[in-house]
Amino acid sequence: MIKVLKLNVREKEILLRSYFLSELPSATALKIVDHVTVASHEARDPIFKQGEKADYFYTVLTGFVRVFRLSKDGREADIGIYGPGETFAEGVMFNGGTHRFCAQTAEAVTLARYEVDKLKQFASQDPAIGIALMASLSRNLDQALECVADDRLHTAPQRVANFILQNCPENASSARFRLPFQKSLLAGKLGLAPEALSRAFSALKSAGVSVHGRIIEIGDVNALRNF
Amino acid sequence: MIKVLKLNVREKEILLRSYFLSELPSATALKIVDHVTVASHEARDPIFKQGEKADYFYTVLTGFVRVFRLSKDGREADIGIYGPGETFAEGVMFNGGTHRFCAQTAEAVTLARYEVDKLKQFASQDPAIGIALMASLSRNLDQALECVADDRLHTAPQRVANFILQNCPENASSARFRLPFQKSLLAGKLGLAPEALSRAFSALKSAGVSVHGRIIEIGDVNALRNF
DNA sequence: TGCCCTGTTTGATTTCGATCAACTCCAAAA
DNA sequence: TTTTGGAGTTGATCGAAATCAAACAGGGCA
Repeated sequence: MIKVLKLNVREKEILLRSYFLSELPSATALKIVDHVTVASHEARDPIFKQGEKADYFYTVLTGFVRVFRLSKDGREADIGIYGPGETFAEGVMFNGGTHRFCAQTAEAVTLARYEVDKLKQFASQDPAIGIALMASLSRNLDQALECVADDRLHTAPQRVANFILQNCPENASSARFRLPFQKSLLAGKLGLAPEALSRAFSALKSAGVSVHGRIIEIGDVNALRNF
Repeated sequence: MIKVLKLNVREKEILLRSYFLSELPSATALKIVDHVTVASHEARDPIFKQGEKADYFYTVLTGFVRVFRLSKDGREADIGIYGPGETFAEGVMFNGGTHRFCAQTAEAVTLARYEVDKLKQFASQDPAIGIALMASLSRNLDQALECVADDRLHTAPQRVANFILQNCPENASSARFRLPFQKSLLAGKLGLAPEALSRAFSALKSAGVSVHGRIIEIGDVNALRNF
């Protein structure tokens, strides 16, 4: 793992456009950015482990991060995949300062790190910062609840269909996009074994979905909606 | 549904001890309490429905509330059960003002209602209020993530065992407690059909758990931990 | 060009929990 | 006391996805 002390210009741009900081007036955002450190990780690097003391929370600058629970018997369950502009582990600011989950890079990743103590201090001085943090927490909370509901209500092909639809532009009748990460990562995100994801894609052929490597083509978006 | 305009003394006590308000200095908490309204609901009353405009979020004073997603084909998936002192739907302060889920009372319930606009205003003036809200969001986020992980890693009997353990005092070798709500509600909370919960309880007999109505007795807490 | 290595797919089997149906239990009402 | 209805249990069956195993594809590299 290599740490970079200063943000470069491009990274600063990404960060200012992230869900968290974009909520803030630019002067405030810049003040926070001044205290950010950058960490660059290799693929498959651990970022933190459950049980560890939590000194930072993070916004992804480039690449994808996998957050998961490790069970006693060594199995892993993903609870979230985070990409550029997304913030994760902000929860540690309020849960006793210990990570409850593990995080690992899926590929080469650069992260912006916020010091928990520093941000607490900022938040106690400027209400806007607290509000931006709340917006981020709230976003992640909604996603988590959505995930529980999706897991409990839908079959594997339906969940895959949902995921595909989230990546289609509204009001398009057909669409095509490229998966931003490995299929095995998507499988984990959807709570599936890789084999089940593969079979789900096959099942969606009948709904006009074709897959070539990471390219996904949707013939009839509306047909997919009521799969 | 009957609305009560003023909190009585006992309700005020409960509210001040809730997870949300107990984070605040008492002067601040009292100021917020002044703006709270109380709603009392019959059993099975809808509190709000997904898609509705969200004017309030809530803290439970007495009783239990079920929050769930309603699917297109009419099935329901619980995403949380909230009891006295717990706050739900705070997410609506930041997600566009629309409820993403349904909420319904499980029994007769009294709720404290916070007006979203009012609370936003308070939070923008006093950083401590934002921080208390964040603590509440963070608590609910952790619970949701925990739930995803639990669903994905554990079988029905294991999830039931986890639930039971959460209701046992630490360091006790044996324990006994009373379910605070119907078994069918617990089943939903754990993402199970009622039949599956029943069978899970039977499976736990071999681990020293016996169930009589709502009374649950655990012979050997440690045995249950590595079930 | 051929050979790994890794990620993905396909096939066969098993397991878990949903579903449907019948039955028990109990408490409240008549 | 009997009746009735809801909650919970038990049994039988079915289906979805995990698991295990093997084949397959494609990119990087010798």
